[in-house]
Amino acid sequence: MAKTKLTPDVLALVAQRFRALAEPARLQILQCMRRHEMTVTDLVGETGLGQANVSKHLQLLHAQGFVNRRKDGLFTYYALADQSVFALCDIMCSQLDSNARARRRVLAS
Amino acid sequence: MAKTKLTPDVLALVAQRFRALAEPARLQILQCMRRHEMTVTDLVGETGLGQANVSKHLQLLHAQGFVNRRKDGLFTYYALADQSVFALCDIMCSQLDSNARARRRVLAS
DNA sequence: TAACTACATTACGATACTGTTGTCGAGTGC
DNA sequence: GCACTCGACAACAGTATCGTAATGTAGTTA
Repeated sequence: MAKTKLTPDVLALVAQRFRALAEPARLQILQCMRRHEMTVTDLVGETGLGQANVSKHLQLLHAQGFVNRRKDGLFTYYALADQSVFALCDIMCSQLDSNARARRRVLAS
Repeated sequence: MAKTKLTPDVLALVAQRFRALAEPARLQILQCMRRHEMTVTDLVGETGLGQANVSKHLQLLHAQGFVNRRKDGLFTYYALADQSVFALCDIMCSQLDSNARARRRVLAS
């Protein structure tokens, strides 16, 4: 699995993508779009974040290709570009689980 | 796939783990440990990073459970705790590919 | 014991990022 | 035209992060 060698350039790009997900606010936004596309105002309402803040996070997610944009009249609809975000989160969560278990085991001994 | 609801606490933890990978230097370090465990000095030599810098990155990766530590005499050996890091990178890379392809398609049209 | 090596830790300057406020352009409806 | 809403953008303060230099701490060797 995976390449045997990654150039610094690719490494930087990958890191940049990880950084896009390294923010609870952005993960929350992505989670809100799980089922269907949403407008900025929708997301502001669901997340409790500020409008400018949500807009900026969406710009970043869009620049990194995590979400697609669709303008319709006054509204801008954002939707997940790819369900693989959740695959990533799943891996992270299972790692969290095993870490927690390992830690509990250490504490118990 | 995945839970239907993630609490803010879990979201913060997941984000924290993504952040650990959101740094080219740390990805480079992880890549160096791909095949076998390595000492700090080994990693300094292979990556070209400073000693204190490598040490700090390793502390972070260890705190997040990405690497294991083993002390032997004067040396500290670090090893990957989990191969799933590469699964994460693979997903990121394939997303990079499709993004690049999509961008090329847009430019071509 | 003294000198040396490997690694961790601290302190610090430079930079990047987050969230907010204020503002502006675009589209809608009266 | 006028008022309103949606969303993007710029500027700003506060905070976090990176890399480095200096120092500290074990463990090893002479």
